[in-house]
Order: sequence, then structure tokens, then C-alpha cells
Amino acid sequence: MSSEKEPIALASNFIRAIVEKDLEQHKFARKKWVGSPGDAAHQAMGQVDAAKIRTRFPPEPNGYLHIGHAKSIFLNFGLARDYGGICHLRFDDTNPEKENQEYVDSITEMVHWLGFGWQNGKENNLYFASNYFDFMYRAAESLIENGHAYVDSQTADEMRMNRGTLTEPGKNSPDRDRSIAENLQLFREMRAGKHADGSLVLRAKIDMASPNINMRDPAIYRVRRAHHHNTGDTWCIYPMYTFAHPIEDALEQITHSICTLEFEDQRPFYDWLLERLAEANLLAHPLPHQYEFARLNLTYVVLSKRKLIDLVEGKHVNGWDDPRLPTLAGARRRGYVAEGFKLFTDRIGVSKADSWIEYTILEDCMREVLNEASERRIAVLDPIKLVIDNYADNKTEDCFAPNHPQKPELGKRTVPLTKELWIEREDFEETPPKGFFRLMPDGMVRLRYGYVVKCTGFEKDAAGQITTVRCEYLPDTKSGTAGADAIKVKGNIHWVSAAHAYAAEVRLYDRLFKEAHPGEGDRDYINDLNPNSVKTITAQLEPSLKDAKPEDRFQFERHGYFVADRKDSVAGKPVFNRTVTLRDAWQK
RNA sequence: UGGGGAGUCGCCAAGUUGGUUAAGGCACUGGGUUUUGAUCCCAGCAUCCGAAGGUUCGAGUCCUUCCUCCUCAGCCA
Repeated sequence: MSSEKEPIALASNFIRAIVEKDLEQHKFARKKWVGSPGDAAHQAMGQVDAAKIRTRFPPEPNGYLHIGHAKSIFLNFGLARDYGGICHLRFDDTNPEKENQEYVDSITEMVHWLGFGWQNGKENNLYFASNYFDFMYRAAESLIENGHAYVDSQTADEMRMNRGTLTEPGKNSPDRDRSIAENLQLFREMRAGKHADGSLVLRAKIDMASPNINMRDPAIYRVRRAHHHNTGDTWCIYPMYTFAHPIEDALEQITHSICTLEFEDQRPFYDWLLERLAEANLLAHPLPHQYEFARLNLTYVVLSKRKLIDLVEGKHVNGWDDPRLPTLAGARRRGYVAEGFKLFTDRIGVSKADSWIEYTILEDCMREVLNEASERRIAVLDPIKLVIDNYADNKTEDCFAPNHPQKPELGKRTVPLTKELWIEREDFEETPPKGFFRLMPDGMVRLRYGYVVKCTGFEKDAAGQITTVRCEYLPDTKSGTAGADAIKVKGNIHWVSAAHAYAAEVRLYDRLFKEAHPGEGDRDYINDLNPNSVKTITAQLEPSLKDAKPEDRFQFERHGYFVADRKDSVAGKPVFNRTVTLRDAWQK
């Protein structure tokens, strides 16, 4: 045992530290859970919660998930998994005007894709905030009854005027001292549809002079006649995030409610609300707590919902799953893998410091898992002919290529060698730069898995472009034979038999933006788009690639990792996307 | 100029209640292995923790002052 390597410790972060401390202090030892969300009375019928902690991933279904969400997903689901807890997937759908089923579907699909689920035994922990509207309404009436909320008839403009500024206190609303009875009646009328949209709003009664603007009587319910994707036309009043979110957490017995930094100022209200509802015996202690971490910023991409929408609607990309987009749907089509995102989130950590993660970190993570997982194949992306003059005209010979250099158990496959081959344009230089060790006039190079050849000449077209390279092979040097190493060459190039090659559409993706910080300063981020973010080519691939299925991944040797596009591939005619290039120490 | 946060190596990020030579990853630089200029391996990489003072036998960790950045004035989330 002692000689065993220590398991690599999980990267520590302040949230894990909080969880560990809470667990150590048995903070949730008496928290009950009946098996479904509900108020104090409901949960009181249950047993002590078997889940040591409960977290939640609470997206609003008003857009597509992106890489930033992956950080939150791995954090929340990962914490639950690591500490014997459960993580809920909860749709925070309190604004009917922005949300719809299409987003709900794509979000559940992507969370699954990342490797997480919400079915825990008999318990299905998939929830909708909109299913709590009844309780929220009750909670609002309770606040009114206890003098903690009032109905305000000021217009939105008046409210803004009276809110004060960052440095000046606000002014009390003329309606602030309305009687409880009148508030109750008005709020019930709001619910009954007797008041126009925007005419009345329910506000928490806290302190218009608070230095924290979020505590200056925040609006908690508004009148809005809109069809809700889940509750239809049942309601014409909807709770605000500020009010709804803490309640959602409490009903679900969440222990650690983790969100991003911009909600820090909201935490005092979060606590205030839950305390008031606990005083009213609607909720029981221990109450959930909110913790904030820094959101992800990635260089060379944009992650704001608005900008992503602009890119799609402005046709700068082809839809939400364009492989260049940092959406999870796009990343998946690009060939990125869930394990790569897991590695990435482990690697970047969690803290409260604003930071910009270099995009190459993400790419390296993908390379790392893809290197391990991908079989090798041969592809010539920019083909020129190589003719072996001393090779028989119609001879075909088998060469054996390992499917993975570090995994012999994956076996070998045969690739046909003939007189005429496709090789990479960049593998031949008429006048080689210093340090170049591939094909050059009179130079020798190995045809990977085949013979050593010696260059004897080349041909150019009218434009001066090289079209064909001529060579002679050394018969005793075939890979795998005794004489293979008789002649040592440094260069080793890949090739595909011209007679057998599969000419395929291949998309070479590059970063979407040419600037590390798109739109920084007074630049328009649209002007920072990389005009060459995709290049579609016809490449010559080894014959076996013709049978690739959608989402099959390969390393095209010396080029990078590629995936058969899940949308555009047809049986017998796969199309490939370049996920990421190989690292290249040979600076061009 | 009010409130709330954050500032540790190029990029991230550990640093318990102050205690000996400031983790780790990525990047980078050397060297080795290699029929991918890939992978892999080995070595190197902050006398310094935003700045300046102070307390202490001893401070990234405590105190004071200052600087920089982020964030809040939706009937969005």
C-alpha cells in the first residue's frame, strides 16, 4: 500500500472548502426531504435527507448553453457527485416572454451530453420554477400579511426616479404605507387580472435608504399577460428572479446555491426573504445559502447571450451549432468531447477573481483526451502527386499502419501502396528552409509505413505551382522488414494511394475571432471576427475513412483531430470537421 | 464621490487559526525516447505574494494608508 502512488488530490477551491466544513459540522444533519420539493409542512413529513448536499444547475430556458455553462454544470453536478449529494436540473422560467420549449430541450440534451443526469433512484430531480408559482403566490401574500410587502402604483419611471442613485438614498413610494388589507386586496386583484400590465407591482418593504440598491424595496411581482411555455395562461402575474430564486432553492432543499459574482449584491435580499418566510413557518431551517464564483471568460470567443444571438441572427455563423461557436452544441459538432470539458474545468479551477482563460487551455484539454481516445488515420489535406518512377505500373502492395502508436492492442490496418500517391504540398520544398527535413530535390524521406524514397525531380504548372514530385524507392527499406533501418532518414511523410483515395469534404476550422479580447476598448466585436475561421477543402483520405459514421473521431496523422460531422455526413460519404490541430513545434 | 467583491510567476490557481527553502497545472526553455517536427519522459522556471508603512523572534497570511480592476440604480435573469 505504501508504495502505491497517492491518488491525485482533487483541485481544492473555496467552494469545496465550504462544503467540507459544512459537512464536518453536520450542518444539514436535520434537514428533511420527502422526495419532492415543497414547503416546511411538506418536508416535515419526510426523513432526514439521504443526499448529503443538494446543489442545482438553474438555467433560464431562453437560449443555448455555452462553454461558460459547462463550468457551472461541472461545478454543481461535480460537487454533488463528490460529496454524496444530488444536483437538480431546474429551469428558472419566471419570465414567460423569453422562454420556450425548444430551449428546454436543447439544454437537457447538452447536460446529458456532458455526462450528467437527474434521475436519482426513483427520484427525478428535473424541476421548473414555474411549478412553484402557487407557493410563490402564497409566500407573497404572507409577506403582505406580515407587513413586509406592498403594492405600488407608481409607474416604472417614477420608481426609477425615486430609487435614488449609487450615492444618494431613494425616496419612499407614496404607496408604501398602504394598509395590509388594501395591499392584500390589490394583490389579489392583480392575480385576478383586474389591472393592466405594468400598472401595479408588488414590492418588498425593506429600506429605501439602503446603501445596497437591491434592498431599496425591490419589485417582486409584476403583471404580465403572456403565455407561459409551462403554465399556459393560468397566470397574469409573474414573480421576479430576486424573489423566485431563493424560494426555488428552499423548496428543493438546496444546501449550496452557487451562482456567478454579479449576484453577490443580491445575497442580502436572498437571506432576508428566506428569513421572513421561515418566520412565517412557510420554510424551515436550515435555509439554503448562496455562494458566488467568477464566471468564465475565454480569449478569442464571446460568451454573452446577446453577442451569440447577434452572431447567429447576423448570419456570421451558420446556426447555433456552427462548429466555430462556443455553444455546447457547436463544440459538440466541432468534435469537442465531454471528458475534455471535464479536464478543462478541473484545470481552470474556481475562484472569485475575474480572469481570462487562454483558449489554448481548452484546446490542450481536448487534445489530451483525443490523443488517448482516437485511432489514427491518414489524410492528405493539400494534395500533390508523388510518382515512384521505379515502381511497377499496376502493382498494389499492402502496408500496415498501427491504429494507435501507444496502444498495440488496437491492432493495425492495411493501406494500399501504388505507383502514384498523394502527398502533402508542404512536405516538399524546392528550396528548403533551414532545418527542413522532409522532401527536397535529391533528398530522401520515408513514406510512413512504406519505403524510403529519393527525390529525383518535380514538375510545375504554368503558374509555377508544383504539381508532381518524382522519386525512386529503395526496395529493401520497407517498414517492418529487416532492412527497414538500413538507411536512416529523419523525414517521415504520410501519403495515400491516388487510385484508392476517398476524396472528401473537410472543414478546417480556426478561431472565430482574431483578437484575444473581441470588442475590447471601443472596437466593435463584429470587426474582430476572423475572416478565415473556416476553410472547406477536398482532401484525399485513406480508403477506410469512407465508412466513418457521424461523430466518429480520428487523429489524421500529423494534422490533428477530426470528427465526422453529425449533420452533414451521409452513409458512405462522411464529411469531416477539424476539431483541433496537433501541436506543432516546427515553427513555420 | 455610496455599497459589494477581487488583486500570489506569461495564463489559471493552492496557500488552515502568522512559523522553517511560496503547492500544482498550462505556457515557456533545455535534454532524452519516438517511422506523427505528435505523444511520452527528465530537468529548469516567483528571495517574492497590487504599493508603502507598521506590529512580531518570525507575515502572502495581523494592523494602517494608498492604488488598480470588476459589480449594483430592469416591472430581465
